Amino acid sequence: MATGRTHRPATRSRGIPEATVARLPLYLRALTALSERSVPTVSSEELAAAAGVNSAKLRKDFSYLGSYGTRGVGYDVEYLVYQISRELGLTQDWPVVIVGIGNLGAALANYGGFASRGFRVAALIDADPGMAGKPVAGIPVQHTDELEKIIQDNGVSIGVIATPAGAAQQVCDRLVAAGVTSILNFAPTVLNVPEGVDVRKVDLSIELQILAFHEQRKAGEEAAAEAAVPAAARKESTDQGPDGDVPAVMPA
Amino acid sequence: MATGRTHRPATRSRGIPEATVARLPLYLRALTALSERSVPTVSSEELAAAAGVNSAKLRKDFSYLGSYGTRGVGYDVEYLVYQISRELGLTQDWPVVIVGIGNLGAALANYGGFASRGFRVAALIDADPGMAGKPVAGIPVQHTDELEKIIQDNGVSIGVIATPAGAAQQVCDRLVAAGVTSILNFAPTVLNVPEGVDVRKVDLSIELQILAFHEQRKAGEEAAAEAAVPAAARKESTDQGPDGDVPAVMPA
DNA sequence: CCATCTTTGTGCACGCGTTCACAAAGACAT
DNA sequence: ATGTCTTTGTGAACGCGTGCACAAAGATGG
Repeated sequence: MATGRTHRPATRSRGIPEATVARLPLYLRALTALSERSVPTVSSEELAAAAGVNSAKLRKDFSYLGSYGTRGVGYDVEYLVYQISRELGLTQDWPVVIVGIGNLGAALANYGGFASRGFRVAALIDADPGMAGKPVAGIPVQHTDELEKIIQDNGVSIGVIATPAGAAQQVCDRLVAAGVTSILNFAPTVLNVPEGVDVRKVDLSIELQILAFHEQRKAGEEAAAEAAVPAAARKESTDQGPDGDVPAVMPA
Repeated sequence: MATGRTHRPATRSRGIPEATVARLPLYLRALTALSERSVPTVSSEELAAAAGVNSAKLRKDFSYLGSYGTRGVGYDVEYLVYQISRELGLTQDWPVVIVGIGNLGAALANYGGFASRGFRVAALIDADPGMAGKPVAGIPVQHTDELEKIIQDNGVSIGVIATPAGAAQQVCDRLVAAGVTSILNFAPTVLNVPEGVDVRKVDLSIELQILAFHEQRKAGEEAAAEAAVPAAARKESTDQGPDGDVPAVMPA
């Protein structure tokens, strides 16, 4: 789900596939764990297992970065950690603002994974004047009025939106206008952004719905397969009684 | 197309592509909004715009569900809402347990998007005995010891893991052993599950790293493109001075 | 009843991502 | 040195997802 690829078709080695980029953080995490255990080298097979991917895929992914392995031995853990970090841009400091300090926003502010990888919470912003000044995760919340100034003063290019859905687009527009070019959106809305701005969305509700789909499919197959031998564990979850929200509309 | 179903061997849910399933919740959300505004019908073009996708893609997605549109008119909003809800399994009630009631777990418990679509928080579970009984989002937290009993008593098949990374696999194992077959994982770890169990992961850190990659790439292209005309807005974020964490390991 | 207009449903082609399978590269022992 | 053994790096085939472009289907108006 990359952005519009209207630019040049990646002339040279700079053509790292999006799918590969999405896996690099996974490798990095596994490698960091190995590094902390002072493991000097690792084979593609081992690392792939740790990252939960296919070893051939991992090797191909690494091949996009360069030939960093040694045949017959594997990959140097420390060196690979550095290469991936550099490729992901984690060797530099990324100031981040979080907008919308509700339950989720506060949780994000407290999340340790931020600081661990070059991401620094530059500011917490909320529209509620009552929140202003109140410290969350050791950082005083600032009012939305300050948004533009904060972004410009801190050179922020990454913004996190954790507001209610209704406010998300408006916040997004202001972030973009102030210079933010990457947005992580937790609000359940489709954000409209101009060319050149990246948006990634995290939507809890969608994830659950996808799980429900597969869950239903599993239940259906199971029921069809063992129609005469129902699972003993089943209590009363399969009853269609509480189907309160029935169609109310008939097919044409 | 007009010649009945001889075309597709798997008439039912069998043939719905994963990519399509992932978009159905998006369509559903847009349709629900239209429904609340009492809009009777919608064209693929309009709906696609609202959902942020290509209209041809949307039509193809819907074609997997069946021919629910009317040529020359569009799609009946209410009817489509029902069809997608049913396909996703949202016409039934899905009890969910959340394990790990820290900042994130509490935020999830308070998240309104849960209840809105057939998902019901059946229980909040935490390993800290001090949390037991304490109400979060109106639901008393229960101790991990109760996990198996809760799952069986409520017929829970979907579990949400919001524990620290170190505890995630253990919690996962217990959930699966107790009968959970779908897991939404917020812990930054690769979960190992047996065949037949679905896992979806939401990883804030990974999302940020992916954004950082693109951000870095954008900065690089920009710098290369206007090497002689640096953007005036740039403060001092591009200096490579603070590259404190240098390799420490050299390439072989 | 026919003509026209709108919008769906889909055949087709293309590109990306995944996986297999293997030759090449290097380590290591003799 | 030479041979063997391990593991990487990648060519090639395949499958999935996307988007175009258009014919068919139905609405609508005369």
